[in-house]
Amino acid sequence: MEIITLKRIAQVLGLSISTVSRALKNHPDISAHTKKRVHELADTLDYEPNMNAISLRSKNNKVFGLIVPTISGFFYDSFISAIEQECRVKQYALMILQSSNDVEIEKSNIVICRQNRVSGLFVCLATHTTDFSVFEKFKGQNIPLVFFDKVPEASDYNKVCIADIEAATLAANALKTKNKKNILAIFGDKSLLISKTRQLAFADAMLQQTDVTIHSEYCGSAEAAKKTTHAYFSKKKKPDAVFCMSDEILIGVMKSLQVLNIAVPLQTGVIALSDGMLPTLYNPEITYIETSGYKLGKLAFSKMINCVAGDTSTDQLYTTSYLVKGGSI
Amino acid sequence: MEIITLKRIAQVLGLSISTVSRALKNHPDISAHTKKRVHELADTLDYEPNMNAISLRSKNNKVFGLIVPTISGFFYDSFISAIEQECRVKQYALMILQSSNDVEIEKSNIVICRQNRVSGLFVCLATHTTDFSVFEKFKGQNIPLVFFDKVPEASDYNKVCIADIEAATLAANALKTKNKKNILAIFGDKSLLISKTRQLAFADAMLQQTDVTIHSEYCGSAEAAKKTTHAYFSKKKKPDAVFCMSDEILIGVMKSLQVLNIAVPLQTGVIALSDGMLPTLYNPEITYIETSGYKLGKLAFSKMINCVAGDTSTDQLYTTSYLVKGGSI
DNA sequence: AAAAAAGCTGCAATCGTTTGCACTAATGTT
DNA sequence: AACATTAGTGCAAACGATTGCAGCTTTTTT
Repeated sequence: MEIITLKRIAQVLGLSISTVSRALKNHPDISAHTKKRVHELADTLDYEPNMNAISLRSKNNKVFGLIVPTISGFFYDSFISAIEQECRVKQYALMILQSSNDVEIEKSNIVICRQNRVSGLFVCLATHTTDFSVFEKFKGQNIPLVFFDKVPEASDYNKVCIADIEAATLAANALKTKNKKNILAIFGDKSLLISKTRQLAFADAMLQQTDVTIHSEYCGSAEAAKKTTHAYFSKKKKPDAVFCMSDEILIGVMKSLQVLNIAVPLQTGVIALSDGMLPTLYNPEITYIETSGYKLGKLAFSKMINCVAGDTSTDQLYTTSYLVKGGSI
Repeated sequence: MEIITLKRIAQVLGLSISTVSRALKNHPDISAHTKKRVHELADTLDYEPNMNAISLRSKNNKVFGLIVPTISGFFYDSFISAIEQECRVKQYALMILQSSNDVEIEKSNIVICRQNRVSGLFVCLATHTTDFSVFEKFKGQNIPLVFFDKVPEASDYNKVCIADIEAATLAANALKTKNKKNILAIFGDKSLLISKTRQLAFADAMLQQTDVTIHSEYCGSAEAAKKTTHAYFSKKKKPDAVFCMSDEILIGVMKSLQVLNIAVPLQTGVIALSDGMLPTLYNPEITYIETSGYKLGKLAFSKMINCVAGDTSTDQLYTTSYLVKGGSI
């Protein structure tokens, strides 16, 4: 089957390519009669404009790039889902790449995005990214860059984040209300800003009460969280509550509590920051602070759209969180 | 910051664009000396070839499209993850679109893929897709098409699927081994081929034993599965096992059993077809037949790569499944 | 009736890259 | 010394779409 181009339509109708092009765009120069003929033929032949040609000519590729450590999981998939929805509405295509949390792969993914001349890039950094020179290149060429979740510390980048401080504080307050005194608090990889921020905020809110003990631990995986939990609950003096910074940690914690047969909330309370899907699977459902990837995606996209529309400010935006009561504390 | 093109490099070195192009590709016509000069300058200026121009010129866009009902979930996200990994290895970019299981959105997504001149398309159909004319167009233009998971019934398409019959049979055999006699079997949306196939295979394998009762139900969501389970376990004669066709159904079933406080596996057994993540969250872990989205992705990609390399056969491929023992039956 | 304006349409350059062909200069062959 | 070969390079067209400008009719103005 032949691929239909403007040239072909022009041939059939005995018009020039430029006339056909203008007719399809309803340019005022073209007569109504010609427009009608062109539109009708384009419809019957099912003309599909070649985006490569359009992008090349206009230097404006309607494609956004998105780099994420991994697509699967409870948070990123919903983030991506949100971005994709918005993209379709705004007629953008989305190019998704996984870094597998590997700095080298991340770099090569960025090259792919650059070569494809994306109009903007969403990035969730790998844990150990230190070289930001690639990103400077985007800035130099005014290609909007929106970091999310795992973001650089420097202030001259757009960043959209969960309101870490607010969320951690909400969790701390919920635990204080229930009068918890001996808390195991598990955070993500220690080198991540997000872990540090949440730890500080949580400890800060919690320690406004003087007689509270917090055991802060950092775990890079569900498995690590499981082991850590196991260690604490094997002691004679067991924590009376566990705080989980993320879904991944919640998985490890719950697994360990189940194995040790520790009743929630009777023997220990559990609270997590979560996208919301996972906590409802347990019984009782886990009380959590909603940290929605979906909402974050919508927020990131709106910033991106502003940027391509000319907004040159760089700012740090936050989604708001709230407490969802389960029966786990 | 200026965008570097072949033209620019040619200017700087006093060469023609064609020489620069050939030098970068190590064309034998070009002298070693010139090649060295070109490569060095390209490196220092960080030349990044414009994929739009290359695609336009070569009519070969190194991009695959992927259409899926939803990115988030336990199955598709791991499928996508596998595809993305392979794409990077083979230097393809991936354009991901969600249909939200809506036929109209699916259609518009396909248009986006066509306009972007993707080199191949992975499709998981929406539940109610009936119009296949768009897909015929791909075939007419020799653009490879690989359906996965939810595939058309017609035989002249490439399809990669979970080995539904094998998987359902494995589950049935596991239940027979445990001597289950009164089984609630919950499948997905009734209009899906996948539901029908699994139901038939399951019933078939199960009913080789004469004294078994199977209650087959079709549920389009976790919520529906929860309600159905609730209904069956509110009766005086409760099922002694539940078969779940998918993760989504497992969620609903487990929720209901938890609420009704029915002990697994003491009061009823549970077995599921699953990607493997979800079953391990419960306690005891759920026994399941592994139906891996990741594996399916690898399989789909290998067929796709064969197709772009010239393979014109259309065939239906299956991943193999196996039993993973938890403690739920 | 001549000049100006308006209405349509086409020419040709452009975006960045690739590639068949032609060209020049140097080397090899007789 | 005349000719053929080879190495190295450049010209120009092509991919498909857009757009400033020029050109040609037709209509309006004076």
